[in-house]
Amino acid sequence: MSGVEDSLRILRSKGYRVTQPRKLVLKVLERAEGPVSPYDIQKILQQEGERLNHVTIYRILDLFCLLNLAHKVLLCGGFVKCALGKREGCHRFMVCRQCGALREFADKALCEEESAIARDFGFVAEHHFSEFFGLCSNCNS
Amino acid sequence: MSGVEDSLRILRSKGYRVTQPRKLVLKVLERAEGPVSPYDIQKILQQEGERLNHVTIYRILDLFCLLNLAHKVLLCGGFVKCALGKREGCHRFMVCRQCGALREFADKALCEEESAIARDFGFVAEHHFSEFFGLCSNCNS
DNA sequence: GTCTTAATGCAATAATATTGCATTATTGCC
DNA sequence: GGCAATAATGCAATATTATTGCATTAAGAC
Repeated sequence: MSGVEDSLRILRSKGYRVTQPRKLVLKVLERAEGPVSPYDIQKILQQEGERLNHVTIYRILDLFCLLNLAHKVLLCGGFVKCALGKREGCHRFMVCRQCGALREFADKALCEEESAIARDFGFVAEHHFSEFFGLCSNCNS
Repeated sequence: MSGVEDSLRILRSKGYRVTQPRKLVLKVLERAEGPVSPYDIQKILQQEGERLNHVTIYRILDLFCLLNLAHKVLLCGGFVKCALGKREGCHRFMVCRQCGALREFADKALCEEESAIARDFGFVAEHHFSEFFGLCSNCNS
């Protein structure tokens, strides 16, 4: 299942044009390991010989968020692509305040629990983002 | 229990000076309802007739984070003061992607569960920050 | 009060984000 | 495929946020 293709289909179906810059940004988000900032995206593309104005990238990311094709992860102001088909995305990080180590992890049970809590508030949570801030195993020993 | 006084004591005990700017920033953090950014702090102080250079505020906040007197909440790049005595802080927000509504809430059970997960990784979590991103009750009906 | 030096303020600059408008390129239609 | 309409992009200017080096100030020890 190609997330890029699916995203393009959604764009088209909502009356938005499929443009070269949008395809490029989608490709970067698709391949990125973690959250990438607008300027990260610009640099990555530059290394591949592609040039894209940063304003364009900002606007494309705004649109993707609006359409729920991407979402903003507030850690370092980056963006993460949402896997299509799975509407609920989950991003969890442990951040060490001493050495700055950043580790992403997953926890399905926590995810379900969070969804339940959201529902109790009448809120439909599409993405959970969480961050544990403290000392990693190296720094607390 | 005055958080400000306790914080000043910690500063002193670690060999840092108790200065007017540090006292002012502490007071703002103490009274703030939610996270405040460096420039928020500057504006708040300005309204009270106090002037503080933004560079100074950045440096003070960095120090407070280092000493664990405050911590960075990455939502909107703001800072939140840690209540002293309670080493574990928890900040949870629901953010509506449609209308932008921001609602802070608490959940003790979730907090404990998160601490347990962190421990499993050998990580000592001092603060949990989480964000549910989706549609609020107004926007999903 | 005086001395030491940590802490602050200032000026300059870097990095990130936003806006308006001219230009380009996608899409629908022939 | 070529043409017209206009959505999307690029550019220039500007705003906002963050960082650095150095001169000046003020906190704390005596």
